[in-house]
Amino acid sequence: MADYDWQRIEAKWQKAWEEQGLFRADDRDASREKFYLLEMLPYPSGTLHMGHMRNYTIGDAVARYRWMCGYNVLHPMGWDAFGLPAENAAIKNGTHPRDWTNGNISEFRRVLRRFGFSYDWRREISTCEPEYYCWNQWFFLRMLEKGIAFRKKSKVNWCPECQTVLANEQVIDGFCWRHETTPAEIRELDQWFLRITQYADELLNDMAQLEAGWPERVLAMQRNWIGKSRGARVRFDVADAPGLSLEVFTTRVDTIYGVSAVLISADHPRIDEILVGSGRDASDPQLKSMRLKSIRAADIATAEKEGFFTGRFAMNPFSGERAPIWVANFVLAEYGTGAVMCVPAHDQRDFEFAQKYGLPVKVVVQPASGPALDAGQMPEAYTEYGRLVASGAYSGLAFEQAIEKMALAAQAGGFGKSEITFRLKDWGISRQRYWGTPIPVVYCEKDGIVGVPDDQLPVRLPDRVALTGQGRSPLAGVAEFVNTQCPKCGGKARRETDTMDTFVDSSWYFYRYTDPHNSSAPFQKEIAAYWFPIDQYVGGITHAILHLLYSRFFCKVMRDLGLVRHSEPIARLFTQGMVQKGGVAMSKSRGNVVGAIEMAEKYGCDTGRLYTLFAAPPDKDLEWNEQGIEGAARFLNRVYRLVDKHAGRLRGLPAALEAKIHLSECTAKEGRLLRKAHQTLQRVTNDFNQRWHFNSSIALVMELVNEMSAMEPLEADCSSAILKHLLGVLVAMLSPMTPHIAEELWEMLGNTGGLARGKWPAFREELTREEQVEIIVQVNGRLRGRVLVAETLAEVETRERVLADPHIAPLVSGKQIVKVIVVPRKLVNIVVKEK
RNA sequence: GCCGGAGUGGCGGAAUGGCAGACGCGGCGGACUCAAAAUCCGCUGGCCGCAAGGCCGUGUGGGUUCGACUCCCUCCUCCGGCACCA
Repeated sequence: MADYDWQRIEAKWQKAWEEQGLFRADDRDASREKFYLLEMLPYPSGTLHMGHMRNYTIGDAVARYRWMCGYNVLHPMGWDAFGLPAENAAIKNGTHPRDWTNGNISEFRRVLRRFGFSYDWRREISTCEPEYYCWNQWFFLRMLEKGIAFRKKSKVNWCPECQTVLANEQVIDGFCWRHETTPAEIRELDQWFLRITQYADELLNDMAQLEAGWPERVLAMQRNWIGKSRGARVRFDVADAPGLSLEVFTTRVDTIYGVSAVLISADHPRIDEILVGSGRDASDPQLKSMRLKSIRAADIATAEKEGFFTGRFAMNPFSGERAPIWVANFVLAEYGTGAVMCVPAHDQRDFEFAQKYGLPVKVVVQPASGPALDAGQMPEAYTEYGRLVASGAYSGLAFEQAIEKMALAAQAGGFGKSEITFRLKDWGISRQRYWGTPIPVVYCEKDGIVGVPDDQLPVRLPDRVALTGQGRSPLAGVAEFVNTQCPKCGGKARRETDTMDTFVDSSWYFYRYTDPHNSSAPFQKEIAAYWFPIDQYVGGITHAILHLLYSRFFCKVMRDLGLVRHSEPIARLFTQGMVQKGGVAMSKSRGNVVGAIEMAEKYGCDTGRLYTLFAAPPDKDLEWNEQGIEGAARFLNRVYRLVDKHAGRLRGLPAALEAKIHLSECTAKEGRLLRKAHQTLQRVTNDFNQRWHFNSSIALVMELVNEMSAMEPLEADCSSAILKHLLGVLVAMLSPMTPHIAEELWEMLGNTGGLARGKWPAFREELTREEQVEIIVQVNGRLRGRVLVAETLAEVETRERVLADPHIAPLVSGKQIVKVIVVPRKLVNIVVKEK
């Protein structure tokens, strides 16, 4: 008897699948249903550990299950190949980002192949290749034409020591990642943005389509991120300054008679005009410090309220009162209008500000019930809704009517209107980096900003560039790149030297997989229409907001460009949990990784896959445990031995799965095993289709194996045909999870044609049913016994059998039976009370 | 503060309103062996009991129900996201 030689088996089947092209998706197969299964595009960095592998193992199990069920499956893989780490490595070690990246890609590809994942490798893409990023540029140009791509000034982090722009992740606690004592500064640069806010409402509303297939928490996070808020915009004219006014955004226009001041952000666009005559200007130290702080995110929430009076007053258009204009550090320039009305009685922040600076507190809303508010006695702001008081003509109104009427009055008076605001900001895509997609525009002295014509794409990234980590964009130092001709007038022009955010690459890559080698378009519409939407996307929760939101946005733009007809690219999303060791996520920097290749070499990839799926439900975090792997390895050994022991006798028999079997002709042992096998099959099938509780599926298969082992010698009362069927079902169920050993055992059993495609066995309902079932007997809801009855026994008879049972009868006698609940085939509960 | 998620043996976890702790890990005992490893078998939530059996038990307190780990409400703890968002 040979041992389970996973080394040989895994190599053998990986080679066979590759040679047969078994997992190639067919773009035009109308005879089978399509299934697009996608795992999130990996960033190839360093070595792959088991934390990465969990994502692919889950995806592969589902893909293989669908293959076995006869679907036409698209299961592709590629590389998110642009990005900062490659550039950092270049600065540190002098390697070219392309070499560093391609080296990592080779390693990733090797590991994924070693695990035998069912990818259609013909569709592999790498986003750093011109054949790919060409289409990033093409999309950018379409967006430029539609006004979705535009330029505006924006803040960046700047390290004065490096003389360079820092990405957010290069700023650590406010300091440069390479100079721990140099605080990052804020600079303003002209940058490119994509107008995602144009789709804000649609991005929010279309989530209704996703509710069935996306995790609720991801939708909640996106909703939160988009942050829709209904309110009103109201104009306050600045006193003694004709033509100068401030607009505020408020969700509580009903409190406008309680305004004590108008507060503006230190970064308000009209602050210079407001400060005229105040003795302060833009160089004021207090103003400067407030501006600097505005980007330091961490301690904002706890920061002390701070501000100063500008010397100016604003006219409240409702009450006609003069309100002082203050600059306040808690007013955000980026949200709403950058100015707010300060109503201390009804907003907690305003209350704290008013306390500190002695601004008056005016109560204009009284609670519907309870004691009336007294401005002098309030410990905190009253932020609930109520009935208006001291609000001129609006006094006495409930807040709903007040908000509506006041917005209408503002509109009629020409000083405001109701408005909806979003927290979502436009997407800044400019990066002052080398290793990314060049933004395809040129700057011409005569024609200004000119998009590069489509026939000149791609704008290639030059290979020779000095990466020193200093200066603005590295491309700016490459003369032959920068200097070019204007496509319009042929005159001298300079190329844009910023590159795109890598989230652009990953916002549409899944379309490219449908037609990866197309050189005249990002993809052919008809092919994408066949495969989309993605039936199942699998990835980490870390991408819950940005990647998924940008992808949804891109889809809508593509729809408006006529490339696709759908509005949402991803029908179902699954977010798997992290793999931890020692209670924290596996990561190189923590030094707690279990290398994927090391794992495969020590135990075999099937064992690694099995353990990954068995140790925890896929959506929960998984604690890696070496002894658990040993358990998984032990189980596969047992399965191997079980099949190996009987394979010799069974090899010559006809096909295993379709065997015609009738329980009435079976021995007791055969019946028991057949029932167990088909009950297991039923639940495993259900788990694959709906619940994805692979850990439970595996436990059930283990039970089946235990039961078969316990009945050895199986040949004694089990016909060869039935045994072959049983082992065939067992092996088939394991195939999506541990495909190599399953395929080997399938072959050992004498089956031909392979197991991986079209061989998922249908469970037979009639084989899952028990002849006799154990009925749980409860008295007043407490377990008091069990009774074996025929599966078909009617409710009345069941009830009688139970009441007559020698264990139960004494518990019931002498008492009044109030009620008997009978759940057929499961349980009887007798409700009694003392007479 | 707001929004999500979780809380079950020594551990990972199972149980889609119906036997709480399946399955695995670990532990204990045994078989095989000169011995060990591997493998196989048995036991393994707590308390009471010689036993049959009984009682308690799914973070807390309440509710719905014949029946609650499961549904509803309160509170506690932990994890994640967002956060002077006007």
